[in-house]
Amino acid sequence: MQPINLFDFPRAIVHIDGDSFFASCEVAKNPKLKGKPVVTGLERGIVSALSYEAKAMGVKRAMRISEVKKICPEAIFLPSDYETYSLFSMRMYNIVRRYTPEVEEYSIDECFADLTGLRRPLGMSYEAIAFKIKKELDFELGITFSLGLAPTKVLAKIGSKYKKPSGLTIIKGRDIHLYLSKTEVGKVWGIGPQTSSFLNKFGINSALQFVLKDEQWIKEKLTKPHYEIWQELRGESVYKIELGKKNNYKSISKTKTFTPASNDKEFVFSQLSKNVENACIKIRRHKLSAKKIFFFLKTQDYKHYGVEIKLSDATFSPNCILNVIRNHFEKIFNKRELFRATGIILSDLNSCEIKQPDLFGKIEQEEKFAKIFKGIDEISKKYGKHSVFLGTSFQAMNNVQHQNKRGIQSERKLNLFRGETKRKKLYLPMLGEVK
DNA sequence: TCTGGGGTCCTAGGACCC
DNA sequence: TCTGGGGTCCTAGGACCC
Repeated sequence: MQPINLFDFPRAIVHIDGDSFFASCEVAKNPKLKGKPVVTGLERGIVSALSYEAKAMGVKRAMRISEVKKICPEAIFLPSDYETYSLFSMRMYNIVRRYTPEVEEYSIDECFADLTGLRRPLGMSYEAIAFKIKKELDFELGITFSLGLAPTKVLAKIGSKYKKPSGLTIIKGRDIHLYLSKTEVGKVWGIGPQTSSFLNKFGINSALQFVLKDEQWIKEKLTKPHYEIWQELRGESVYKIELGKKNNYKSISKTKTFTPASNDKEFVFSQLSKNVENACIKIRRHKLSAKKIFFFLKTQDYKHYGVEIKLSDATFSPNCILNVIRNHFEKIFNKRELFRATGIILSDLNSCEIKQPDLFGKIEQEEKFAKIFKGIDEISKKYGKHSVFLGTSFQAMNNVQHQNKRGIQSERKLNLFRGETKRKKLYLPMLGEVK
């Protein structure tokens, strides 16, 4: 057992978190919304972000928009505008980079920065630097941020959550225990519901009780990530700031739930087909191709049926993937079950610009598809997403189930709601035979 | 949070090899 | 052939995060 020594190599890590980021961006974009309950996520029908005014009315994340309308009819509902949010996000990173190049772009609304060693060159205390960063962020972006300054990333995360919105919490080495005693163990970054209920069984409820357990116990009962969190909470920095853009995807997925649940085989397959098309649009946008695919069906009672398939050649074309999937789909599908969602995960991703020629002219075929899909991507750019889609996606694109008039009604609602013009959509039969 | 969507990482255990 | 020990690689599935 080692004594806790919090004063070895103290680092100064700051965690910066945008308050109700998406909703705040909307308000910054349109100041008339200031002071109003703003909710984003309209296009999905679920709340993805909400302003503090909306929170005060009892609105919560992931709530259905229809629910929100009941409890807060005056709320303003907006579709997500990721272009704008990413722009604000980049401006946030750049402001922090004025102080240090060691900035980790953790997510669209959060970043970490290492301020260690900046006191002398800047002639300021760490607190003063953090305060100045906050002031510039708040002022220049018109959004408030919450900051935590601490010796480690996990503690800095606790700090930024400690006082919200618009807080700046400084956790000094000697005060760590004060903050940990007021933090539930399950609220610690990296400790989820499974681990926290396990810890509760041993009488560990606060982060302080967790930290006071001895090293041996932690190593025996828990896994490596939890041991690292334990160290970080004691003030020993083990997580480094990760530099560089987070552009290298390891997987790309598309999932969609539909209501009502269905046992119409072609309808369910068309849902899957649509997801495959969307996933492929995304991997093409990132100039990638996939060698491994996993697709799944979710039943109404939340059972999962999934199949993983390794392809002999990497691809970015939906028809190729759908051809491979079709047989497996037939095996998994069962008319006696009602399905509520389908999904596709593409992985083993590689840049699709590097090609190895092979014996069977498959590369040649891929190139043909490359041309076709390049054309399709162009058309979509000009005339809107899904101006062209595969025949197998037809039902999903039009939200029609066989002999289901309500489905057709909801299609009209959907078009109205998106303000679409009555543009003719072109759909392609399976492209398999294209020469 | 009774279940929306998009990700990452870790671990145990099997397959295979020497 | 059923008996040692050890290493690597892969996969399935769990847990967690925003």
